[in-house]
Amino acid sequence: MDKQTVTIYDVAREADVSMATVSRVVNGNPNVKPATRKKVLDVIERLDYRPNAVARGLASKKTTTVGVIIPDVTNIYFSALARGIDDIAMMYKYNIILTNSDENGRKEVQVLNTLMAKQVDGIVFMGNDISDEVRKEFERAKTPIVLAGCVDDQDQMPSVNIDYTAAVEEATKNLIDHGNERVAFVSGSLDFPINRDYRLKGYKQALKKAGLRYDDKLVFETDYSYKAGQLLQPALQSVKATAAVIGDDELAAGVMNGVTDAGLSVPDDFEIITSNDTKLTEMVRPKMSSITQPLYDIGAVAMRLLTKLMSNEAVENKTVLLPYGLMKRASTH
Amino acid sequence: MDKQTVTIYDVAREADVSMATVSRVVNGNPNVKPATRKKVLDVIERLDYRPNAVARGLASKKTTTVGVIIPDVTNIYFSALARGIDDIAMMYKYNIILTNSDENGRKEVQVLNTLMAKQVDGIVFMGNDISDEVRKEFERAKTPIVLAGCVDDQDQMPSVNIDYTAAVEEATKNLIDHGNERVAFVSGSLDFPINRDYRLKGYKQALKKAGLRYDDKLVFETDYSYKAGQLLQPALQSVKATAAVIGDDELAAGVMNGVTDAGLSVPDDFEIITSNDTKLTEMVRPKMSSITQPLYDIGAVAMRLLTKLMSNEAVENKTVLLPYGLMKRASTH
DNA sequence: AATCAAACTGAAAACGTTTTCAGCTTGATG
DNA sequence: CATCAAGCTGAAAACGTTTTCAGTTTGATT
Repeated sequence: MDKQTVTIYDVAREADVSMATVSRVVNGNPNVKPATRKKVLDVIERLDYRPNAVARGLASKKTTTVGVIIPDVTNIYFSALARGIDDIAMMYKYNIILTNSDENGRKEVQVLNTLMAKQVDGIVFMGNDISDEVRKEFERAKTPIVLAGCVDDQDQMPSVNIDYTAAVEEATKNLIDHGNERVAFVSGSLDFPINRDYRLKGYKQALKKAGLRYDDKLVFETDYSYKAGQLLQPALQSVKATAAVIGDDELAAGVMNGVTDAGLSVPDDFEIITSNDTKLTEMVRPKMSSITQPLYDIGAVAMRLLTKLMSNEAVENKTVLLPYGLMKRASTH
Repeated sequence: MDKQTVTIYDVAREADVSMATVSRVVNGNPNVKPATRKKVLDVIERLDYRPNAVARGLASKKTTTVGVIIPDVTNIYFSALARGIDDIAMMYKYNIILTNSDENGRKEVQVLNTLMAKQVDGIVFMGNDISDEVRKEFERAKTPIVLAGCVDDQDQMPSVNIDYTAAVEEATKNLIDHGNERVAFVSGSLDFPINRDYRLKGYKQALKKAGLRYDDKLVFETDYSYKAGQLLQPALQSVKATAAVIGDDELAAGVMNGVTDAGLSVPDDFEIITSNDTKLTEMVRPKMSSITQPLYDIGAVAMRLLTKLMSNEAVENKTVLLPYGLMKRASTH
């Protein structure tokens, strides 16, 4: 039934050498006489031999596979990161085991365990929050882990990010400078440090520097979905907000459409700055102004960092901050 | 340096049983006396033993890992499929090795080889085209493969799809019924059977039944990108098209914004029906009418089919067609 | 011709499981 | 009490590589 597979042993026999030599040829070890190498290569070709990566992994304790934990591939923000990760991984001959976590702590822990069991050489973790249980798994892991687009408030894990605080502060300031005195802050759960400790902090700093009072009625905590944004319009209006800094592009698109569907004009009646500069910002009308982040690069740099960690290379800086910007489009003046 | 890992052998020694017994306990084999089981379980707990999946894979010839080849995770259409695949995979205790192919035949072949080398138990393939080289790899593979959202014009491979021909015919008919006599057909490369042999065929059938002449000036072949769509407007206008059936949502969003940015009104001056019903259709303004496809389900069903193939279960139907629909939104009358 | 280092090669021991097969216990049955 | 099947267990052989270590060639040098 099963196509019988040809093993290194078959090649050795046919080529009249030892398996050690075949192994050397396959792995490009230079200690093989050219004539022998050719002989082996010919047999490999003839028998169509393919090394078994599982056996290889067992013997060498390297799987050339890394785990990637992502909240949801379907989210355009994370898929951009994932693409960066995969491209660099491929460049370094790694493959990626990708799993969706839905930011669910239990699932994250379980997935981490599976990945460790599968002996991945490293892990890239994405998610807004690192629960205590997850952190515990990180600590017991013998494998390098880096965070991508995800902040470690305890500053223990290697990570690749932008300076969220500064970015949000700048965005908020921009809105204030346009004359908005009531700027809303719309984000995902404030249980997430990235929102509570970084973004919100930037928002408050901007208010303070502008001499505006912080009003927690202007802070909206919701989930990162288009629908959630759309439903926010009445609330926004009731607190007399005239602008918003929003933590996610889909969410922002929802808010914007909610606002315009209610008959208001963006940006004349309501200005919006979103956070992730995904291609969605260009697809909606009006196009959304946004904090710009090098999404692909965050993933790519995270993976590159991981390769260094995996090969025990010295790493100058465990947490790298990539540059952000502010892109003015049609949702602000 | 390395945290020394605890093996099945350590557990066996501590629990004073053989490794065989430990293995049985770990794998839930019923042939173990409850008392023994408990003893072993306690030791496992105490030593924090985790079975090594690589060794397991070598011994059992099963890796509980499947390969997924995707053109681009960043594409919202494919990521929806991927999500369905991953969820079902997880449900059946499989993990997923995800790789982006960019529809590049060389890359596809290379990735297939890596996946086989890693001894995946099965493969889900997505892509618009199956090149001869790829088909050859499929044939030599000893592992089950199923296509998701991707058509096999030679009808050899198991696949999960919708009836693209009928769907496009219905969409085109809808546009014609609204009085459009010059309906454009905008798709990706016509080298892809899915476009050339399925979608275009549906388009032609609709024309024919309506007594309209087929005009190849109305057929636009481009790549599946937002940008490409946006740039299409002048060409569309020059052939006097008043409506379009479009093969991809991002592409459609581009076309629509190109048209409206040129000062025309959708749907009054130009009607649009797109193909994939991704959430993007609801985010743009006007919202886009679309052929509806159960994207998540296509992925999910494909994965479910694969699990059956992997466990040699009987499969009634190697190619499954899921139902499609037509969702009227604001880009058509 | 002898010597020696460098280049090459092979035997065999890992790597950590699963699985087969034979054997040992049990407890019930006649 | 003998017998037998069912239940439980262990020894050892896979699984297909990499890697170590000890050798054997080879070719240049004296």
